Amino acid sequence: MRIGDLAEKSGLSTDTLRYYEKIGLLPRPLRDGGGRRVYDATILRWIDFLDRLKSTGMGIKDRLRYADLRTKGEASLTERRKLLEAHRGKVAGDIARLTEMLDVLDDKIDRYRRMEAGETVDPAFESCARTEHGAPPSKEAPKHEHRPGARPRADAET
Amino acid sequence: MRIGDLAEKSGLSTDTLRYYEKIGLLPRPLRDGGGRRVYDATILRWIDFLDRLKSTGMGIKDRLRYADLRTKGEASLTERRKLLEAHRGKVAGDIARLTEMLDVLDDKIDRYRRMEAGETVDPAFESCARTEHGAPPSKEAPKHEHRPGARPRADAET
DNA sequence: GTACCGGTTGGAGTGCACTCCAGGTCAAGC
DNA sequence: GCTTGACCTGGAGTGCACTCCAACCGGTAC
Repeated sequence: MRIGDLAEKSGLSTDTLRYYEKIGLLPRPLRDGGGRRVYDATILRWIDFLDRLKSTGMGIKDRLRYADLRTKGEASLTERRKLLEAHRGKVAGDIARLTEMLDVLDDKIDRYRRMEAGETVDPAFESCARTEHGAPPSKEAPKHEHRPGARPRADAET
Repeated sequence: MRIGDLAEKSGLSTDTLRYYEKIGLLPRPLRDGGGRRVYDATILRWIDFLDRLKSTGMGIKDRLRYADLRTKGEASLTERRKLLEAHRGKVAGDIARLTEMLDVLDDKIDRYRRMEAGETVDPAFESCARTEHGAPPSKEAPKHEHRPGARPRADAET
């Protein structure tokens, strides 16, 4: 299989495949007589998994780290597991956040719909509120921290 | 409230707040005698919602579009709703993808753990394979079914 | 034998979303 | 009056993840 075929099968562009090889995400393939890359179909499994990691929010650095560990064989099992466990945690958190947002959106969409129908709708009461002013942001920006205790608050963001 | 206070309360940096104002995500605030921005606390609702949109994967362009519609008042209700509905679809899709990944990860983590314990584990047989784009949404993957030799897709990505 | 297609390389360019900086103003505290 | 610290502006710089490009090469079809 040459790079064009792999591109088609994997859904990545040839440029991206070469880029991934350059940074080390993909192993260096064999070359044919004319110096062209020749791939084994098994590479598709790996590309698929990489793609999954990416599409669930793992950045290139961590994917690179995982790829690097993978080349080290059995010795890296524990580290690889830990990396995946960390990612699992992130994914679970993302699911929680997204699920919460689904409610917020449904609420808001519903209110919009009622307003479009001419109904008088009380000021948005959900959704946009996250931090209750009591919790001090504690200086260090708690980046993507999610507060499960967030309560709805009167809201003027229509 | 001045920009420093708002930064602390919103979790955004003053630079980011000014940047958001520059591109139009935030309305231009009033200024005090010395030309400094003075904010009303209600802006926090809006920032919170923007932040939620962002953290659920809405890019700056769409947030900008929404912000722009918002300034147009009632006339833009329908368009705003459509935008949110589109985002809702995206969020629902993301949840599905992430949830699927959770299974993949659990499977893989489990196998790693067994391998670490010295168990002989059959070649990774799951996970990395996605529905090859030959079989469309045959989605119902046999989730937690332990298949001792089902598909011809033995996989070397350990 | 030449047109064409698909491949090769290194390097430059893109879009997003900030983040940082220089050089300045303003208000309050000592 | 002077220092300090928060704030102002415009613009440059950063990191990620590609994406595009020029210039070239090798194999096949006509």
